[in-house]
Amino acid sequence: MESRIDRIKKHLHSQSYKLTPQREATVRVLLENEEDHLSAEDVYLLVKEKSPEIGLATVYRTLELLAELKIVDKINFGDGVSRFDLRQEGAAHFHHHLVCIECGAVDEIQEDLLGDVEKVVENDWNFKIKDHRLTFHGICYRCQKQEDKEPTEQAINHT
Amino acid sequence: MESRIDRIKKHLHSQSYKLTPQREATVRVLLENEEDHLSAEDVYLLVKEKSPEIGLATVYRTLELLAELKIVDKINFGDGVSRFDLRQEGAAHFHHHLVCIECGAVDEIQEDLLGDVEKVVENDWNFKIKDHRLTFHGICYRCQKQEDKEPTEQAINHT
DNA sequence: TTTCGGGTTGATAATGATTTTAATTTGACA
DNA sequence: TGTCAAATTAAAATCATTATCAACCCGAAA
Repeated sequence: MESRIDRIKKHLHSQSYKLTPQREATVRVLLENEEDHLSAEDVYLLVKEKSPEIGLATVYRTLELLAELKIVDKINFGDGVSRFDLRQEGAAHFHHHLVCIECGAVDEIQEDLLGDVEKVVENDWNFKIKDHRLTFHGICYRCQKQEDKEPTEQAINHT
Repeated sequence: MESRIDRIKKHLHSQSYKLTPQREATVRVLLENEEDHLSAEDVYLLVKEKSPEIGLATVYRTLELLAELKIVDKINFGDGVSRFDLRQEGAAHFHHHLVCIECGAVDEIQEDLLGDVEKVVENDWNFKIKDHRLTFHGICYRCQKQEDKEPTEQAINHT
């Protein structure tokens, strides 16, 4: 964990940015909530618990900076807010997401499923891919189980 | 073209909505700019050219309605605005996008590239897919040609 | 024909996320 | 120690989007 912070620190330094206490607090929150998909506001509230003097604008600026350096990815699931997601270290590509339309849960797929598809796109469309975003919308395994037990109104209407 | 409007009209009627003149004007703008990815504001300005009395709120409401009925898809490329894209008639899935990080152009891929990937996700993650979003970020063929001729600063630094 | 009611609209106010501003603080370095 | 640029804060500003509400349209019932 510490080493991860250190590497991020070096990454910042290499672009002549500093890891200020505020930035460190923000990064720590991201590390401690790696499986969540926090909005800027979420991050702000969590950072505030440990460093109450931090300002919302600073959190926004830090997240923006981290996104520029590709330390985090800024994602958008269609609710009005941007969410921020740490990249796996050394990951060539951004991971994928499963968004449940029933319960809103967001699961991650770290595996790269797009290797073949990207080859097709690069060849057939002559497009040099730098990154991608892949999100599936559907029903997660938890809600599927739920529906088996106590069918919801929608589930009944589907038949 | 007219028949397309008619089908959309029927689609609306089937859910007991009307194709009011304002809604029709909005749909026409979408049809006439099918390859663009217009924001609500863009649509508003274009509709206003022919129907100056239309209100911004009405355009927003209409786009929202069309999105609900799956006539358009609401997409988000990470700039602050939602964009609206007509679905291909009868398309089971949403088409994909190529966003150029040099010039900002957005191209579409109508072909479904995700058939195999979706099978994997449904089986391995037990996730029932209803829809997807796939966007590639990279350099479009136009900008690649450009770089060959007159290399930009970035292009030089890449070497 | 008149009245009623629901759906629709347009102008405007309100909201909520994000960005900018201006003043202040910090920290490295001369 | 003094200086300067970067970073920070709180507050104001901005921008996209949504909610409000009075007015309107139009078909059905009286």
